[in-house]
Amino acid sequence: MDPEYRDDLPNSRARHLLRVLVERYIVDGHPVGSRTLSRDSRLDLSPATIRNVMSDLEELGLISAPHTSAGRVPTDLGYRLFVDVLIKLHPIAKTDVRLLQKEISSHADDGKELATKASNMLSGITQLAGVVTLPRQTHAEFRQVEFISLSENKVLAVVVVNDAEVQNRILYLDRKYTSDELRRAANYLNQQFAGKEVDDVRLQLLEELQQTRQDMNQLMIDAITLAQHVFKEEIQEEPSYIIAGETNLMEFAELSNVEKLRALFEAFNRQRDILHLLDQCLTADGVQIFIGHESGYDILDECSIVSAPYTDENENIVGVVGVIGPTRMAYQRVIPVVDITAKLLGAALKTRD
Amino acid sequence: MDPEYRDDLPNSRARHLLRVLVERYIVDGHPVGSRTLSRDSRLDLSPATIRNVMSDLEELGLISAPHTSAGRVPTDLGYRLFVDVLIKLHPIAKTDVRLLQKEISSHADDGKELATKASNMLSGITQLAGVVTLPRQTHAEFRQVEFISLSENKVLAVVVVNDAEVQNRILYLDRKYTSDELRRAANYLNQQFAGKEVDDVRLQLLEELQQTRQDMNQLMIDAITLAQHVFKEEIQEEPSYIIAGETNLMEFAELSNVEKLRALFEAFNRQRDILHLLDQCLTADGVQIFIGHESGYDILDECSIVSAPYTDENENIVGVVGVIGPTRMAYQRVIPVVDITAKLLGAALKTRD
DNA sequence: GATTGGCACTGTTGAACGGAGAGTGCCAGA
DNA sequence: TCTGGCACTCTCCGTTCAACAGTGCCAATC
Repeated sequence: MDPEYRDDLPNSRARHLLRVLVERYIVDGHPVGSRTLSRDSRLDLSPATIRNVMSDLEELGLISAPHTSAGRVPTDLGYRLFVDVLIKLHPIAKTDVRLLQKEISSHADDGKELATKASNMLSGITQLAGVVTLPRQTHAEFRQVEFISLSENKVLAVVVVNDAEVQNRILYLDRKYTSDELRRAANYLNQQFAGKEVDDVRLQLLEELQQTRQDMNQLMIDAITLAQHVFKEEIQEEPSYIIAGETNLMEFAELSNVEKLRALFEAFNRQRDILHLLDQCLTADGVQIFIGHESGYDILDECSIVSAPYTDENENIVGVVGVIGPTRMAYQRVIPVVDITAKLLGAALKTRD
Repeated sequence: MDPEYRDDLPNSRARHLLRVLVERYIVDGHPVGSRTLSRDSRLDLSPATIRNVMSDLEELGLISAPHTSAGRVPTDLGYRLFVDVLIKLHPIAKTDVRLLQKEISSHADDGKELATKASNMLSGITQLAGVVTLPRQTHAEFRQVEFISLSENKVLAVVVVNDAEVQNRILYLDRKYTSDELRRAANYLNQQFAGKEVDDVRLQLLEELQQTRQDMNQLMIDAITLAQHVFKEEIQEEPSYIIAGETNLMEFAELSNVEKLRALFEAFNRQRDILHLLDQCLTADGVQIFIGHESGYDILDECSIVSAPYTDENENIVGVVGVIGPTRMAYQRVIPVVDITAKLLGAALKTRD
């Protein structure tokens, strides 16, 4: 939380030059030399002077030279200083905002669909890979359960949660239940638990199981036995984030190493690491950025992640939107896009019925 | 169906040499010259003789030289002749068979899960990309429907098809139905249609709608109105095939062209083209192979597809398993693997309860 | 007539070389 | 503190050259 560069913040001229250097490097990807920087900076300084400043910046670990006689490129730390204090964010193109609004606010019913759209939009606008985690259920209000007998000992439980979210679960039971038993058990459970938080339901079930069964009639025993199966544990969603436009990453020279690309794509498929990383963004408040090694994952060495959490109707953080691209990405453009996407996605979640 | 090479099938010596050439090229990827071929063929012929034969084979369009003074590589047509008549299939390693059996026969309940496993196994064993289409529902027997009231005009319909397959559908209706109305409508439909094919149900519903409504009571009207919504059209499955191990393809030199790889990966994401191609394999009987241009898709120029259909308990073809890789793949090994995977997957579908 | 060795020819590959260009560090002077 | 000058160091790119692999053709042989 106390970045290294704090110890020895460069003076304002050096900062200005660092900013110009980073901006320049972001657009054309070549190491930038003193001559170019002298021209770009509009400071009326000779290349020789610039060289001295660059030497200082290198000393501070903010830029580095790929080899003796090339220009300089920003280090991870240099990018960090850039995004933290130097950056001048670009306002988003009107057309992009409209596009985002149109896509994300339409079809506002399904969380997964919304996340997919957001991810696609991000990848399309930034030309990087978009990542959006599925909205987490913070409060899950149990509404209704129905049991449908499938065969001998197999019963389908349909659980309605939060108005419109439905989960199916097949229960394998130790004896056959008549459809009448099933109907009555469902009725009992619906009367008893409708409107409560799923977590509370689970707790209460445990309690009832602890109690002596003496004062229970068969109906209650049936109902609780069935409910136990239903609420055993959270149903596992398969893919927990939506990635779009991974192929955009193939364009970037810095990732052209096939071995590297392959590792990256495999990481996307494996989900685990990326998800863990995104989880860390859940706590942050606004846009959060991991640059290069900061992520802690070797595969993402030369990648940055720009992310922002989004919230549900109660302002609880329920997920993260973001993009993954090479460290040399257009942060000025990407950051506002990620920011607004998170906000639009949040808004869409709030207004869905 | 009458390949061009039929016109002028090379004699047995030439065939033998073609086979050796293809086999050799498959293993090390370098164009093979007369000297190498002379050694490999065990025919006790001098390179000069071999050269004459190779010249003939080139004339026939079965092999070609990348440039004047390199060896020869098989053309698409050459591969075709190879897989059609020259190939000597390698028996599958015992360990691989066991692996396949173990993976595919366990957890035999869900079609999607089975397809995923098969795809993963294929990609793992062949080191290529595995593709498996989801098992198509040929006969869908309606078993049961339940309605659950969600809010004002929103009703959740749960349809059980074929024993264990469950589909949820949210109906937006023009008036509120009481839970009693819903229960009775469900009962009516279950009595009326349980055990029938979904297609028949749809037809019969249409018929009943045609009839004058005079002799209908309110119950029937309700039931049929609801059922109309439920059976309006097939519920669309999202991804219709499972691809695994795409990243394996990055290894191959012939696909190292980043632009090409990108196009290929995008085709996988787009699904459409690949799916259309796989559909063509549904009609074939055994293993079917598309080599290079034969697929008709430019993106798959330098790729081959080896596929085999798999069947359900009534021996109806319900899907396709296959692999996608560079034309230079080890057909001898891949073909039997695809073949047996299709059979095991079919067997697994038959024995699931 | 099929097969073979010999030979000239052709294209690829990789290493070595050299000049042009870009950029740096350092120094002395304003 | 800033600047111009200068020597130095890399990279990049085109050229050249030799080694190599393979071909096609031809005349000799079985």
